[in-house]
Amino acid sequence: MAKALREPKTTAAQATARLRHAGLRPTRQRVELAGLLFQNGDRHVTAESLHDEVTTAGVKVSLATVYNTLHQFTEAGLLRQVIVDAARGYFDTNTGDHQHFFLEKEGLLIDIPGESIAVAGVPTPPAGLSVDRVDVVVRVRRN
Amino acid sequence: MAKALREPKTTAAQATARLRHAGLRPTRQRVELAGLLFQNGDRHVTAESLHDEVTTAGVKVSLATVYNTLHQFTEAGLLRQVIVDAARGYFDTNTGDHQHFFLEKEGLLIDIPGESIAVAGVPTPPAGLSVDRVDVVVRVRRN
DNA sequence: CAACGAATTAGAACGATTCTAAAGTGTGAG
DNA sequence: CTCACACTTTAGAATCGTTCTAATTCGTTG
Ligand SMILES: [Mn+2]
Ligand SMILES: [Mn+2]
Ligand SMILES: [Zn+2]
Ligand SMILES: [Zn+2]
Repeated sequence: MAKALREPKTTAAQATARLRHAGLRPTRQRVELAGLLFQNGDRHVTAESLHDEVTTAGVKVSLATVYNTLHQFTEAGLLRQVIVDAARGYFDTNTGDHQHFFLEKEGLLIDIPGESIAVAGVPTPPAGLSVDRVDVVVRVRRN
Repeated sequence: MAKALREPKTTAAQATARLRHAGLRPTRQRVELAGLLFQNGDRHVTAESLHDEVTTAGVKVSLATVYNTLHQFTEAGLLRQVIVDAARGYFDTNTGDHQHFFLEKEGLLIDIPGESIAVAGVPTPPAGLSVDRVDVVVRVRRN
């Protein structure tokens, strides 16, 4: 019972600790969003999908704050952006080295572990340029 | 001199032939745009960059027509789209198998020949999905 | 040289994202 | 514990790339 009482607090406490550690004030909105983003495994969200989710959960957060928060989390290294669609930006809670399957039709991203994929033969970039990262997007469709 | 006189016509004639071959009516606008796109080597354009270019060349074409034309050329297999930036769509006159360096800061795309790059270890997609294409984007920055 | 369907266009509309500026909130100095 | 103040949130406007609409213009074919 002590446990049952403590559990709801745990997610918020973890989120708060994570925010403090990242140098971000643990506001009500940021704690809620961090809770949704980080409490269960890796996730891929858009600003709108996360806003819908937090709203559905009964928490009032403006869309502008969702955008602000996603960008702040990204700057803080808690998220990374994934560019797969010209019309919509995705944010990824998995900041490690990995790649993606992308199901265009449904806007669905699926992780591919970084170790499993190898890109060979990338030429030396033109003079004056250096490689920042190599992104692989495996575009898939339903059979 | 016969040659000098014939040259300006050649580009338009080639563009017209290309359009007819693709089943597209060779309108003044499409001939102009095809001329700019296909007369010299491979190119990467955005709707806006191509519109600026055609406008600067003194030809009056609306931005809507540039969009329409880019999409029609893409459907006809004369162009392909490249997704590297969440805010802007690129079109590529190189429709063959190849990948890209992308210089985010300047919106510059540079081709990497398809044969030079190999992506190994792409897992079998989740059940019910099949691979459509594999895109590699090497993001680079100025030193 | 019509006549007709196809193409172009200006401008409105749209969807995603960013900005503005005003009101609200977390926090640390006292 | 309080409160001042910087930081944050917010509604709504603005912006940006792109698409749509509906009216005009043009290319083709008979
Ligand atoms: Mn957009
Ligand atoms: Mn866009
Ligand atoms: Zn991922
Ligand atoms: Zn290319």
